[in-house]
Amino acid sequence: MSNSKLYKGSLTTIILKLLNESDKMYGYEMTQKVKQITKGELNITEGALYPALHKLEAEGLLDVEVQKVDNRLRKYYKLTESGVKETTNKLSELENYIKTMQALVSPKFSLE
Amino acid sequence: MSNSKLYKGSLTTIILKLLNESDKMYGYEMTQKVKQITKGELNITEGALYPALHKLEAEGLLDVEVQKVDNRLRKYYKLTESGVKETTNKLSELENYIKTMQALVSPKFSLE
DNA sequence: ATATATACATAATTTACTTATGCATAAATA
DNA sequence: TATTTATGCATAAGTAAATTATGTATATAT
Repeated sequence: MSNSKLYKGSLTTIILKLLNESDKMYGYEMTQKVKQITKGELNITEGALYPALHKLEAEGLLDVEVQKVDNRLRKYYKLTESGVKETTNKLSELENYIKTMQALVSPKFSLE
Repeated sequence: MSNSKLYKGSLTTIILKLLNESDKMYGYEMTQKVKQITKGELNITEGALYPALHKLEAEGLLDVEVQKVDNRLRKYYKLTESGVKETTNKLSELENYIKTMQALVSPKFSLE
C-alpha cells in the first residue's frame, strides 16, 4: 500500500472484503484487483500484503490452499467461518469511521 | 485517539479542520469538541494530541499563543498561512480516501 | 478528604506500514 | 540473444503514528 497515510489500518478490511466477494484469491491477484477497482489510486505493496495475509491466516480468519499454475506457485486464500464474521465487523467499523469523519469535516460541522 | 485502528493517520486532518472552523483553540478544548461532535465515538488521547500539535507547529502549520486562564495554562493554536493551505490538501485527501474505500467495499464492487 | 475535571507534557511500547532486497519462472522487447 | 517486465512469493530494516503509562499542577465537586 503506498499513497496516503490515511490508508493505514484499512488493509485488513480490504483483504477481507475482496475474499468475501471473490470466494478465493491469491495475493498477487489482490494487488491487481485493487489497482483496477481504484483506477490506480491504491497500490498495495507486497511488503504490506504478505505479512497481513500471514497474520490473518494465523488468526484463523483465512484458510490457504497452494496451487501450481504455469509452473508458478499460487497461494489461494479463502475466508473461514470466523473470517466471514470478522468481515462483517470490519465493514461496519469502516462505515462507522467514514460517518464519524464526515461529521468532523463536513463544512461548518454537523452539530452546530 | 482510541477506538478503531482506522483513525490512524486522521488526527492531523482533524486538528487542521478544527482550527479552520474555530480560528483558535487549545488542546484540551479540541479533545472535548471532538468528543461532542462525534457523540463520544472518537476520543483523542493526550499522548497522541500533544505530540501532533508540536509537530504541526514545528512544520510551520500552526502558531501558538500561551494564555493564563483561571490560573491554568492554555496554549492556543491557530493556523498559519501554509496551515490553511495544508488544511485544503488534507481535506481533499480525506475525501479521496473515502471515495476509494467506498469503491472497494460497496456491495459487489462498483466496477463489475 | 478524595475524586474528577481541567491543562499541559513525555517516555516506552506497539502496530502497521514503506523501502529494500531476495528467489524463481514466463513473456515481452531491444 | 540479452534484458527488461510481469508474475508470484517472502522477509528484514527502518519509520510513522498511534496507545499506554506516567508525571506535574490547579480547580471543583462529592
